[in-house]
Amino acid sequence: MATIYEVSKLAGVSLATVSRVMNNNTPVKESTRRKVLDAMAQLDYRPNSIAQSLASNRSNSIGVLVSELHGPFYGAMLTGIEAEFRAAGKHVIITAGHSDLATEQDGIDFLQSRNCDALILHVEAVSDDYLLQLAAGDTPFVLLNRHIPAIADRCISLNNELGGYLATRHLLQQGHRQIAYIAGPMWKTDARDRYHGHQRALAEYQLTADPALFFEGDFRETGGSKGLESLLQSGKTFSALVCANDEMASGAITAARELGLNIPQQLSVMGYDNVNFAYYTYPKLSTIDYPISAMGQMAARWVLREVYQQESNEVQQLFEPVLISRDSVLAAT
Amino acid sequence: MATIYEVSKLAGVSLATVSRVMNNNTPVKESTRRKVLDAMAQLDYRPNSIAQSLASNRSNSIGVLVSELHGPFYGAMLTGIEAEFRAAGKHVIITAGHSDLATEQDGIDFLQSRNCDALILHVEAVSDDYLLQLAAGDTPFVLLNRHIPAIADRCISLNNELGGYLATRHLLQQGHRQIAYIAGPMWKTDARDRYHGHQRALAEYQLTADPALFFEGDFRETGGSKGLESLLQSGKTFSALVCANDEMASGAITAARELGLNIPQQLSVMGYDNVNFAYYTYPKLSTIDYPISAMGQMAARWVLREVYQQESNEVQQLFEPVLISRDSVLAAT
DNA sequence: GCTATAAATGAAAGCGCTTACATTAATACT
DNA sequence: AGTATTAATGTAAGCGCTTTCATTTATAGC
Repeated sequence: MATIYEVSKLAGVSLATVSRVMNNNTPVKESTRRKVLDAMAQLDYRPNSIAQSLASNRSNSIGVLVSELHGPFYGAMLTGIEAEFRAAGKHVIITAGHSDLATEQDGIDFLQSRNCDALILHVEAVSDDYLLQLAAGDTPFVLLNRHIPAIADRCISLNNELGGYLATRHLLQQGHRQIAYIAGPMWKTDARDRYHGHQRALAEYQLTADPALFFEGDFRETGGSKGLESLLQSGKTFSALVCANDEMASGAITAARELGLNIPQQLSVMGYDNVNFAYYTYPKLSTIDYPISAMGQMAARWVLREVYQQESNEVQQLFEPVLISRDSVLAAT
Repeated sequence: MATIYEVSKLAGVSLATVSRVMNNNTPVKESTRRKVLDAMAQLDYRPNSIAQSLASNRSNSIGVLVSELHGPFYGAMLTGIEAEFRAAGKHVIITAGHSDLATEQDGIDFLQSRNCDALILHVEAVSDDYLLQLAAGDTPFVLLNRHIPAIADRCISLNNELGGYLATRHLLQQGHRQIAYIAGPMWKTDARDRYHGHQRALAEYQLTADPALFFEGDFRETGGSKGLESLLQSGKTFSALVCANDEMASGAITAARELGLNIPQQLSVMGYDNVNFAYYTYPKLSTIDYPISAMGQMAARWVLREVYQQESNEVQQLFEPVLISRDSVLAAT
């Protein structure tokens, strides 16, 4: 594989001139440029981006750390990020932290060691302190789906509390008063915030959350189906169910059907996130829209503006959830 | 940020000795090793993996090129790959080719330029010739979901034709004789192979595929719903529908319901892939199991064995599809 | 104690590129 | 034609590590 040495020899110019042609950042006479480009083509020269990165302390790539690689939520997030960077001629290096402290730290170390120009971090386990320390370092980063006031300028987030509020308020407005709740893992901030919103909506109707109508799920379908079974065994009746994400809602609906419950006649169900298949469940799922793909796109634009000085990129940092009313909620009788 | 120079100075040893301690590949006296490790800890030394890669022509990472970052199929594939490497202490660099020729080539170039020790390629647009040329180069790679006889030892694939055959044969065994088909994009090999299997099953029952009962979809939900609408408008009656993947099956089922068709009483539906939510559709989707997560895991093991000499890894290269019979297929009346 | 051998460690030269500063060539003005 | 200025290009020294070959130190045997 040809190197810059061979190109410079064949073109009859210096290494610096070849480098100038590659990077196109300082003037090179047109005839000289032509000689260099011809030599590159003839040798099928491919710049070694490892050497470029060492020499320049740049890598022209962005590290992305997400919690998982599967699931519609992460798929949409990654797609939003990657599409924006692909249009800008950048590459992303993706790794997963699995909501585990050591794995998240290892992932960040890995991305930093690859000399990423910036990081987009969807992390849940590392502490605010850890991220503040990271912010004091040299690697620019933007947080997705997390808000830390001390570094608010680097956060792209959604008002999860408001989303939790809107979900439950919708059921209350439809006349439901006995509302069960299947939460995400409550050590996760967004799971807690959604539940707080649920509680706030209930309080507006002089209601309090009944612990017997609460189940802590895992954001997976099985969490939803197990959650519904557990709630039904509580002996308490409820006419509506809020699930803290669409995957658990989908699981709950399937379990309900197996138990002979008619959705939404006998049980109204709300989801959260508005992932792609929410439209294809039966009945079509009422949910809270969480524009994660757009948020991923904004994180990418933040990087393009802050790190690559592409000033035309406007960045929205705080997103609002929106009620999506479909067929899985019916007025209480 | 401390470099190997500062570590060697603080420890009072040479650069080579520090490097030997880092790589632990040649003998270092225990007392010397202790001095170096203490100096590293005191300086909070982090090796620069860019410099390591340039000097050693290794990167300790594997490049993964997939068609998409979203969707349950790709999520499962990536998860299978990443989990195996994470257990082995390796990192993956993931990029997407979007089934586009230029983007796939660019992605391969990107991963090669990052000095990946090996590549795992799920590519659809680049030609067999291109891959044969790549195989002649220096970068080891394994193909996922593609079989090229000349490099069969580097291919992990599924017998898609058999899967297409099993899907349609199941319906034929249930008495269906008028079977519609919603294909994937027919320029894709797996889409064609699945259809060929469909045709082979029909031929065993002295039937031929009716062009009016064929719709070329896009492997997306919308492809399924549009496909069903189109097929119904053909005027031809059919009692069963094969969709070339679960996402289109899910879309078709939703469209059927909107059109007042009862699944499976009035229309049996088969999917393909057995992605996670196939269990949660209503009715639960009969499908063909495509163990893409296990295949991803095998691709990872291939790399561990071939590139990192971890001989304990056994690698299965050819996978067989399996019929998963759930509730969306009923015997013909 | 001397000699031969083995172990441990150091010196130095890259790996492939970037870039600051120096040099040369080209151009403009008098 | 000479001089000053500007443009273009070359030289050389890293960037942070690895690794080959040389040197030094340690050990064993006589």
